[in-house]
Amino acid sequence: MSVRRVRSAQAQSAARHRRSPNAGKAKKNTPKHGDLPNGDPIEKRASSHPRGKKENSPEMLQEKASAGADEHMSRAQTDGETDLLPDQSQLGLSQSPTVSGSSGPEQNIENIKVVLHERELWKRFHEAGTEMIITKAGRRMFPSYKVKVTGMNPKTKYILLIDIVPADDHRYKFCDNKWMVAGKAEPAMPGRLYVHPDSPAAGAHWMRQLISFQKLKLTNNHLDPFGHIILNSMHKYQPRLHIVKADENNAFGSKNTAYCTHVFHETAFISVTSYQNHKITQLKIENNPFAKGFRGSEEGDLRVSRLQGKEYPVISKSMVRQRIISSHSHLAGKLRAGVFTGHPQVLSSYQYETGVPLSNSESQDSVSNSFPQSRDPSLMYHCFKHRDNTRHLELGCKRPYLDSSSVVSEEHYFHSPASYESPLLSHPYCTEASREACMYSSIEAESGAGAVDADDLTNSPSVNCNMWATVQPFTRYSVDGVPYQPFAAHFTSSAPVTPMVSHAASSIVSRPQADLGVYNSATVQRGLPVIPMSPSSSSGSSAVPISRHRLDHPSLYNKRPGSPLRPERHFSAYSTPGAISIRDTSYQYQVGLGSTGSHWTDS
DNA sequence: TCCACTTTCACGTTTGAAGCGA
DNA sequence: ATCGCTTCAAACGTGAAAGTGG
Repeated sequence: MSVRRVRSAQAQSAARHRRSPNAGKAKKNTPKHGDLPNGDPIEKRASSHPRGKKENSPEMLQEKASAGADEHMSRAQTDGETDLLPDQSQLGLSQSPTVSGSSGPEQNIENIKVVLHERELWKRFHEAGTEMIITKAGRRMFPSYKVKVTGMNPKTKYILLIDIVPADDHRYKFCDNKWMVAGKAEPAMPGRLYVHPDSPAAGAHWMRQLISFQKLKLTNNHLDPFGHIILNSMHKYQPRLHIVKADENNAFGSKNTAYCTHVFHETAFISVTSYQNHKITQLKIENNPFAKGFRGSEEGDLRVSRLQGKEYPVISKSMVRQRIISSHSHLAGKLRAGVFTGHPQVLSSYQYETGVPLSNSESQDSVSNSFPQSRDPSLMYHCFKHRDNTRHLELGCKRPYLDSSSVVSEEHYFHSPASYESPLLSHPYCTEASREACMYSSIEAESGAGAVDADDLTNSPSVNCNMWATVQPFTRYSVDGVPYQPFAAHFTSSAPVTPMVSHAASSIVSRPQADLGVYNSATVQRGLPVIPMSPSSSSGSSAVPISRHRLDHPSLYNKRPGSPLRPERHFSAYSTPGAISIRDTSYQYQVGLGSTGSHWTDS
């Protein structure tokens, strides 16, 4: 299987070249767009296209207006939601725990609010059971992940990144027009981070307009050299947005490195190599400009259904639309039965907040509802504060991931062991304009490969990439019997240690504020018990609406002489077996260390 | 060997950035 | 400097074929 994948990857790569004879010609010296029609201004700007959209171009203005409209729309549709759903959460808006009422330049990371753009669209997909295509070459997400951020300190630099973690430890199959658990998940792919190309940038920059991660690509190529986020097909994932303060005085290696995590559960999806759910296909076609060519007649819809060989009534596009509008339709009910809606279950990944994974049996019946809809707050929020003066034990991070070998790190790439817990940061920088995605991944967590003590971590000054909350549910990958070579590459040889800061899975600490749905983390989190290093438990972090953690890990990213925030350029190479040594696979998650008033000084 | 399921790949269409000239 | 046209890479889903595993 693995061999086949490798061969396929190569074949595809070759095919791609065949199909794009001019791909290599130096026609453009800037990264080829690839932007979606509704591309993100910030990301586009990052591409530095001479003729790119201007800040105030119609597209930009529309984008901005759209963002505002979205917010309004959401706000207007908050009625009828469950009590558990804070109004604001329904807006797709989250707020960092408020520790102080400070504002302006003294704003804390806890005050940062994030609004998911096109949340209504996301919800439509979510209701149908979002599927994301993954290919060897990498496929963008649609809807694309875009957010509007407010509450940042205009002058403070932040790094925005996304990671995608397994929502649970199940493998799924689409059967009888619905997703069912098909077994245990395959070993998680090397966790990678997609760092926004603009990172680091001042808060004013981020708040100026929509922040788009549309160039993020998903792949099923375990050996992907492009830094795309690697996923397993037929598995469920949850994207998470991390905002990290990037001031030099607040570098990962320094005291009080703070970051917060925002999770919008409606962005969860099941990765597939071809669409399974006809409804999702239609939604994609209807909403993705690049798929306009498939927007056709009813016949087209019929064809789609027939081709997909699904055993359900053929439903035309218009019918689908109608169903979306009317939930009383019989067919609609049928459709929904197969998609993650209306199920009492909020289990799956979301249940991990308690550290208790869903049992297969449980999920078996409720898989179709694995995308909680009404009971979960629309967003899960985490806010962490890192301190290097604390111990791992204090954090509950039993085992930091270490890179004990001289692994070459690839620029922009960072990979985390199993990425169950977010591999967070290292050098969130993307200096290479040609590279669309800034991916970071932590070293492969070879739980059995070796071990490094926490002390080792702290004693290793040359940490190049620090990962936070990286739990490795599955310890290894293998290719034809050969231990999987993690995408290690992402570490410099000079950075033997890759500390992982446990991303604490915390409990929901507070109710959203009325009408704003703002999560207030002022209420303190209770520490969660140590979460075992299992796929299921690892996903617990995203289950916590709000939490603030103090990470005792020295650094989230390296501070380098001369350029504290700039990592060295590393080009990846697969690490040699055992390059990464993790002594213990069990990681503790710190939950609510009672770090109140965790401020970070703005420089 | 068969079968079901998954993945791959070539294809046509659409979009938008890049390049160039007016 | 701006505008408009052309070119072409990237993105999309489709549909058939190939691959994989039980």
